[in-house]
Amino acid sequence: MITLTEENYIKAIYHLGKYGVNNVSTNAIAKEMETKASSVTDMVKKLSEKSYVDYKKYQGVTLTQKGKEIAINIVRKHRLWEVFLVEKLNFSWDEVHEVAEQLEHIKSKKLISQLDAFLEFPTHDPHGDPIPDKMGHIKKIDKILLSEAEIGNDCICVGVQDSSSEFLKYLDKNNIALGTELKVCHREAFDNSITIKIKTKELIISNMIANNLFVKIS
Amino acid sequence: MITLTEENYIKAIYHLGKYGVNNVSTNAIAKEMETKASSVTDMVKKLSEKSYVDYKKYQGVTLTQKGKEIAINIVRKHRLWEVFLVEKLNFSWDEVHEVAEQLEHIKSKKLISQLDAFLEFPTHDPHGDPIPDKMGHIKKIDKILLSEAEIGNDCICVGVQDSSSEFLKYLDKNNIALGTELKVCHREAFDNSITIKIKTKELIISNMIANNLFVKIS
DNA sequence: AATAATTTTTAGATTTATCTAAAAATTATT
DNA sequence: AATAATTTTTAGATAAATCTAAAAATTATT
Repeated sequence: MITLTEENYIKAIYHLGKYGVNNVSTNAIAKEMETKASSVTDMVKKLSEKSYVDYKKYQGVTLTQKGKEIAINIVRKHRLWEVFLVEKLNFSWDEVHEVAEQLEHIKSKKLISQLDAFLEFPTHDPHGDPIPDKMGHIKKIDKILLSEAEIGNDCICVGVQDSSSEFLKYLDKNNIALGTELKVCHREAFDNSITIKIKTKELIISNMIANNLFVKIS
Repeated sequence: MITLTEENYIKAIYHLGKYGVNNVSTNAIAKEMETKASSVTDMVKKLSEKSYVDYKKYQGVTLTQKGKEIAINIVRKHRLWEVFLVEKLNFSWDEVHEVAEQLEHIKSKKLISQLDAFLEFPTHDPHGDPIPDKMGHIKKIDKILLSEAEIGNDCICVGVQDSSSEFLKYLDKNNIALGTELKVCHREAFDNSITIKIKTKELIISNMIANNLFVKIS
C-alpha cells in the first residue's frame, strides 16, 4: 500500500519534472516538500525500492511509468475536487488549493469517476490547468504567458502560472478572470510593464504579473 | 494538532460510550479499533494528556467535553458525506461507509458548512442516523427495533442498527428501504422470527434481521 | 476469603518518517 | 588540476504508533 507521504513525494517529483527536467535533484525535492535533503534521500530510496522512481546515487530521480501514473491520478483528483469546490460549493478560486490537497488522497475509483460525471467531465480546473482523463491523458492547449504576447494582440485569459491566493486576489480585484478578453496596448521598455485594455478600461500590469498569467491569442 | 489516529480513537470511544456506558474499557476500544489492548493503553494516555478523555488506570475512559465535540464533528462529517455520495454521486447505501471513513477526516470548516447547504441541510444519513447540526446538537427520533414491535403494528422503516454491506444488500433484495411501510403479522415463539407484510406481500424475517432494523410505529 | 480467570498495564522492541552532524561525491572557481 | 563550494549521502537519534510477552490489578468463581 502507498502511504500519504509517498504520494506527496511522487506528486512533488512529478511537478518538478514536468517541464522537461529529467533528473529531479534531491535539493529540489527537499525545497518543494519543505523538508531536509537527508529525509529526501531516505524516501527516494524507498520509492526506488517500490519502483515508483528510478534512482542512482547523486544523480537525482525520475518517475517510472508506475510512478507517473500515480502522480497523474493525484493531479486528476486534485483538479476535479477544485472544480467541485468552485462549481458546487461556491468556493472562490483562491480558496480551493488547501482543501484539494487533502481531498486528492481519498482512495476510491468509484468516487472519482462519479464525481467526474457529476461535474460533467470538466477539462480544466478553476485555474485553467488541464484535468487528466481516466486514462491519464492530458490535453494541453496552446497558451502563452501574457508577458510573451505582442503589442496589439487580442487575448483571452486561460490560466495562471502562480495560483497563490495573493496573486488570485490581485486578479479578482482588477476584474481579471479566466475567459476575460484583453488587448495588449503598450510595453514599457524600462520595466517591461504592459498596458492592457479590458473592454474600455486600461490597466497597467507589472512584468511579474504578466509573467504569471496565461493567455491565448484570439 | 490532532492526528488521524487520535481522531479514530476518539470516534471509537464516542460510539462505544453512546448508549449510556460511562467508562469505556480498554478491551472494548481494542476490539473496535482492531488493535491490541497495550496499544490502546498507550493511546489513551496520550488522549488523556491532550484532555480529550478522562482516564484513571484500570477504570476505562470517558470523553471530555472537548473530546465529545471532536467526535460529534467527525460523525457530522461522516454522515454528510454519506448523503452526498448517495444523493449526488449515485452510490448505494451499502457502498458509502468506506469512502466516508476517509472523507470524515478532511479538515475545512467552510467545506462542511457549504456541503451541508448544498445538500439542503439533511437531518439523516442514508442509514437513518441523525446528522448533528453545526452546534453538535443531535435530534433523536423515537425509533424502536422491529423485533420490539407488537403484532398488528403498522410500521415505517427509519433506520438500521447494522450498516454492514451484507445486511443492507439483504434489505435491498427484499425491497426494504428507509420509508418502506410494513405490518407485523405474526411472531413465531420458537425462534422469534416474525412475519411482516409489505404492501400485499408477506415475508418471514429472522429475529437477527428484526434486531437490526429500526422502525417507527405509524 | 482464597484462588482462578480476565483485563489492563508496563517494559522493551519494531517500523515509518523525520532530524542533525559529519562524510563523501559532485560541481564550480581560481 | 588543485582547491573551494555545494550537493548528496550516511550514520545515528528521535517521535509516533504499533507489537509481544510478562507483570500487575481487577473481577469472577469456588
